[in-house]
Amino acid sequence: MNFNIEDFLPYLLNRAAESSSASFQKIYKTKYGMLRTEWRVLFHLGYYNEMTASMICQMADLHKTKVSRAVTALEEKRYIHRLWHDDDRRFASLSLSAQGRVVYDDLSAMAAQFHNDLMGDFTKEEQVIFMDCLRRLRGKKTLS
Amino acid sequence: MNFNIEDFLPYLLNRAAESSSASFQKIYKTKYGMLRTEWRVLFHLGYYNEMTASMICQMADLHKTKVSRAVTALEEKRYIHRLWHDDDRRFASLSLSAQGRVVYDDLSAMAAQFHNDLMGDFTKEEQVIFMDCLRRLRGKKTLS
DNA sequence: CGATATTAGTTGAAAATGTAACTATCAAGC
DNA sequence: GCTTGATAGTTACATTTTCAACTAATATCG
Repeated sequence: MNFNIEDFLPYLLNRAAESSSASFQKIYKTKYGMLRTEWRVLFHLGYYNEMTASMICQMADLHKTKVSRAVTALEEKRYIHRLWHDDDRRFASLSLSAQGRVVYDDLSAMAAQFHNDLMGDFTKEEQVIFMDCLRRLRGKKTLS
Repeated sequence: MNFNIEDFLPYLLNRAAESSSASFQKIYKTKYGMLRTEWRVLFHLGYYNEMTASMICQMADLHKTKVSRAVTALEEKRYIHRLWHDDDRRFASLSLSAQGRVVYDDLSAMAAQFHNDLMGDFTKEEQVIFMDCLRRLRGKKTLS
């Protein structure tokens, strides 16, 4: 049960996550003035086209207050539209504006490039196993 | 260059990191009232016995203000001692108090258990490749 | 129909973080 | 020794996040 600090998985994962996010974060921050949560909401909308805030909460594992504030901020930047449902007026459909689509296209292209750069260090086999492990961990919610 | 949202590495890493940290975080938070930064500082001191704040900054990749505040908080909880150097009075050696050592022993044993539970889902081969990929990513600082 | 419970989303206050400016100490060059 | 520049660490302030309480709309059950 000897505890090896450098290999403690949550710690190692957090550091790898921070390290891999750092340079991409600069891009959406300086170029478009977005926070990480805003970028997350934006790319969900860009990818899935139309979602409610609570769908984003679920899919992106974000708290509703975070999403609510990100949506407000993106609306103020005119990157998204919000359309309240007529049949159930608690819901709003969120979708990208034309301008938001331009931003999404730009950032997602860079993201893909960025992703490939990061993965490029690994062999094909490593990539498959690595991604698989990450997906399995992401799913785990609790233990013991 | 098609951008696949679920597999975007920084996003996937962040979610796996969050997911893997969540339940352990509850332990040090509820049992000992510590923040994540405090836990990081604590386990560095438990593991390396004696460090200055700036050594912790470097090793743990934490900003000096975060460490400064964590050190203050840990000192208030009587988990660590701070000893200012006589030869260079800008430095202070940080080390665990007896009480801090008890806390560290408790938490690091749980951490090891926790780590093993998480890794237990993977085959030996997956474990090796997965950890190796994470270590290599952690090292990367910037690109392009 | 009316009371109660849920659900979607917002808001306000407190806690935590990030940034930059600060103090204090030491080092180097003259 | 004195100026200038670095380094260790702290503090102040603005931004972000978290938590709990809130509004408003719908659903459920008598």
